[in-house]
Amino acid sequence: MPAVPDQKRILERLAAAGLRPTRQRIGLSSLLFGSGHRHVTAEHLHGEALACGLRVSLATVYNALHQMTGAGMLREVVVEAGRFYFDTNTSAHHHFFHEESGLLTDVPGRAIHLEALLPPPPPGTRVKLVDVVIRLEKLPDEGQAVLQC
Amino acid sequence: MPAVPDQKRILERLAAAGLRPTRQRIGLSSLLFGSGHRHVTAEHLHGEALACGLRVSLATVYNALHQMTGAGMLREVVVEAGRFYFDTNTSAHHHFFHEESGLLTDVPGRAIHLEALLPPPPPGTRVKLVDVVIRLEKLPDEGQAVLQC
DNA sequence: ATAGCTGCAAATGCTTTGCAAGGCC
DNA sequence: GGCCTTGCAAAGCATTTGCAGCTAT
Repeated sequence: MPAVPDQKRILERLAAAGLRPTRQRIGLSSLLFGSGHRHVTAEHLHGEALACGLRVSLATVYNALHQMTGAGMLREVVVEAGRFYFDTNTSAHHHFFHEESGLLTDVPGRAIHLEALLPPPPPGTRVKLVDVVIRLEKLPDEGQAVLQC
Repeated sequence: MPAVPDQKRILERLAAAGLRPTRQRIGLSSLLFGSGHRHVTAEHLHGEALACGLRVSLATVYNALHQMTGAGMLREVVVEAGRFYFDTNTSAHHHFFHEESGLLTDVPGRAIHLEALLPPPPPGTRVKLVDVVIRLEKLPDEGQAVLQC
């Protein structure tokens, strides 16, 4: 796998956002944008960074996440009162939220174009974003794959 | 307006939920279910109660809101990280959220049946709830009602 | 009478902020 | 060198909890 091109891509990304390529921001960006799309909380990312040997404070993680959100590199997703989730996929899409585990995942497939189905916004306002969160719960029973009619 | 029948309806509602009709719960229920559907935060409801002369602590407001949510009288809506909103309309419907003012309103008209449009949940899980929040922002300019083609 | 509620204040959990020290251009 | 960043610790905010006293049945 091309580790150096990844590094370069991350530096370019930060430069494009007008953020200085500090050790902390490079490390966090690597974790966030290293492979595929991710959904993280500040605390989770902080723990991951420490586990990888990146010395960074929680406050800096919060700062970085908000700066990146402001720069359009991340999108904030509201699924739980009292917790911030950040999504590396900034395009229009929907989410599954597993309430028991706190896991947030993208809904596969192209986003349904809800805008066409939804009523127009009240006068004097404009639609900024449509959030769709599908809240999931575990099925009560798992071991009866045969018994259904 | 029939003030006494309202009172009776509220007492019945509390009884059905298995909650004792205390002065605080009756007062809060009156504010919540007195007329039409409402969207409140704990703090907002607390302020309203105090303004109406109901002596109640914020902690009791929180307790009551959660008890009522558990009893199915209210539904919790997550629109902002760090704040709980409660909705007296527990049926399936969607929301407009005015980010600048913090105002939450129901989307008029019958809810779109998203379930039919959405992909199936991952194996081992079941859809508990589908939340649709349409985030609104004020239109930048307000004073050109005539200039539109 | 007794089980359940309430109020207060303290505690919690997540997030933000202030300021001195350090790092990038 | 100057300005942006970081880290730490303290502050902030919304919510929850513990416990003594009160209340509905």
